[in-house]
Amino acid sequence: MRVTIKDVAREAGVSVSTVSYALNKKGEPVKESHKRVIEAAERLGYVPDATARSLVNSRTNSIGVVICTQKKDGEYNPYEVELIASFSAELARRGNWMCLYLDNGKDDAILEKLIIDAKVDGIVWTGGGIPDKVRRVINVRNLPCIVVLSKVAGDMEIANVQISSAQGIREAIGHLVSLGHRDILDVSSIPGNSRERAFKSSLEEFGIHEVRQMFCHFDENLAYDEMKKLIESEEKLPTAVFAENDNMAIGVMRAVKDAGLRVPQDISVIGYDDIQAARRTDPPLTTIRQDLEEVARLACDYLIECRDSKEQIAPISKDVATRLILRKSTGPARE
Amino acid sequence: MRVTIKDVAREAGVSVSTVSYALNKKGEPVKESHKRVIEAAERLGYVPDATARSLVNSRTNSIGVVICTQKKDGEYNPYEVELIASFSAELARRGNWMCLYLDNGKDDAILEKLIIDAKVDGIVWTGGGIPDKVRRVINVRNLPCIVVLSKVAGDMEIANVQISSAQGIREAIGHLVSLGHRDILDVSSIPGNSRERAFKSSLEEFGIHEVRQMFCHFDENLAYDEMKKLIESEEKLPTAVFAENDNMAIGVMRAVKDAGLRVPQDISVIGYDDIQAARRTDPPLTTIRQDLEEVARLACDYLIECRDSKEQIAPISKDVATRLILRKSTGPARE
DNA sequence: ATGAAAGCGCTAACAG
DNA sequence: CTGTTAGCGCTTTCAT
Repeated sequence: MRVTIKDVAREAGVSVSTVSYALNKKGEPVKESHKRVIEAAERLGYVPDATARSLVNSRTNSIGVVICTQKKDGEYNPYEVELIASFSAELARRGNWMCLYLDNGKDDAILEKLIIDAKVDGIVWTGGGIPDKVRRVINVRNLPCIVVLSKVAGDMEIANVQISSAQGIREAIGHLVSLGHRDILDVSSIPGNSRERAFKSSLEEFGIHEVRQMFCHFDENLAYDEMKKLIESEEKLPTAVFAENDNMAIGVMRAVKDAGLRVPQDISVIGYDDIQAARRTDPPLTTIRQDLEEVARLACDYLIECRDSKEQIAPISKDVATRLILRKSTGPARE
Repeated sequence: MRVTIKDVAREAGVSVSTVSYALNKKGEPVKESHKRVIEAAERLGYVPDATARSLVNSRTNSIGVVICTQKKDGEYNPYEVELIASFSAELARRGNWMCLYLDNGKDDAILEKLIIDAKVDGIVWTGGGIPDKVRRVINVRNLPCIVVLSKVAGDMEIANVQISSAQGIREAIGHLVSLGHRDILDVSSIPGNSRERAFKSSLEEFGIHEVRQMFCHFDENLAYDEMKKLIESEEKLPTAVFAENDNMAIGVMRAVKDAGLRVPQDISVIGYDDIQAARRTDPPLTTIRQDLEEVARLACDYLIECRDSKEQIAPISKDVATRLILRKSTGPARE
């Protein structure tokens, strides 16, 4: 049978409260009795029951992380594993377990049951909207909740941490401009998204008013095809390409190279996301990296403060900066 | 304040035990009082406290998953996210949370604390050895534990699920042989590993006694260099290459193409792992896929049976078959 | 079927 | 510093 605090108390010849006291106050065990307690616990192989502790403390030292995601072409989004790793490390560092659920959006019922059953001190939500039923449980429980990297519109009731793509894109364009580029093509996903808006306003800021764009729906092959078409059209080629994600940047580079042109001597290419493949392209891709460790840190800060503070903590809204990762796919503009 | 079972009892005008009874027995609420209970619970927004339940049931409906991993060149192993997704889905399907910890092997203390604090019904362990301190906690707690995809030697005290690479490799070689290949190069990681052994015994089985090998430490660039060297050496080239992982297969394909040769017309290439990039090579890579969903299913079956059964369940040891994924990088042997 | 009551293992307030 | 005791919220006998 399980060794409980009572067994330790008996073994050490003290009361349970003394055992609890001795084991929790990590102060020097000057007292002879404390030493006895610690020895007894050791001898018996006593391991405190986390559930009982949770019941009395009303905290579980674990945080739920829900990632709404869907395989595309049988693949997960490349940075999701990075996100998972960031949260795992950040939570573990603080002695918390990460309860992870990868939600494919197909079965809200499972998710709802999970959240209801959740013995978690807070929830991190990313990648999609929060279903109403879940939201209700969160409210009833007064469960701290934070949304990170949301693609959906902000929600003032719930804290969130965003990546400020605008700043990173501005930095990227600045990098290109400083290399002499004025004719920069935007390989965009769809019209009107935030990255596209940031691209346009960055150009304005640097005094460039002509905007060239292609829309490729985040699709590598489409970007390849469109870029190939552009090259074959014998239109004047841009000196640089900014792609709104790395996959499209990779497609563009492939098209450029297949046409016998060189990156970056003939055309500079810059991506966004810093996916794994970005390090392996030839030349390695200059790109914009989201600092997911920072996202995890801020989110955990908030959630843990909510848990530990006696007062109600107001929702926060923070931006995390991106970093420009300079590799070899960008260089001076050709003459 | 939190709504408890007492509040519901008061609201419904019954005792707490009746509430518990009515809410847990999902039988038809024929009884008028049961209906009252359910309505009262609904009205008050009652959500049972999972921790209190756990204390009584001594089960938490959550399973710890520890993945020992290390970034290589800043990247995670590509199939780890697949493994995580498989366990997440499998556990959620059964109403369990996955408590995930990505262990970088740098800090056993965190891990030990985590396991001690674990309110989990069982542990899945993968990718590395179990530290003694952790093992001790597992034993004391009598915590069900299963090792999956272990690279280390089996451990009879602990259940495990292995991928039977031998069968998959045999299938791959059979596929090549059926296409007329007799001269097959093994691009191996290091001498003496299980994949290499499987390769050799498969060749024997098909009556091929000559073994050609290169050792490339799972490294794509090394495989590229070695393959290039081989091609330039003007030795007779193999008609097919079996690489012990996809990364090396990709390096080999690159070398072949850079030399002006074609895959698969001049050389067939087959990989192992079915990483994401394998779908995107040109031509798409034929490879061996580990069925991680099956691994997750077996592991969860075992752990949950351990938890739910009153008797002690003996450790199991199971093999999971691999699948040969036929894409376009293999074809008939050249004349 | 229902209610009273005994815990599950632990912490913390209280009194000594 | 130590022991006694009252819960944390729930499930589960055991009577009724």
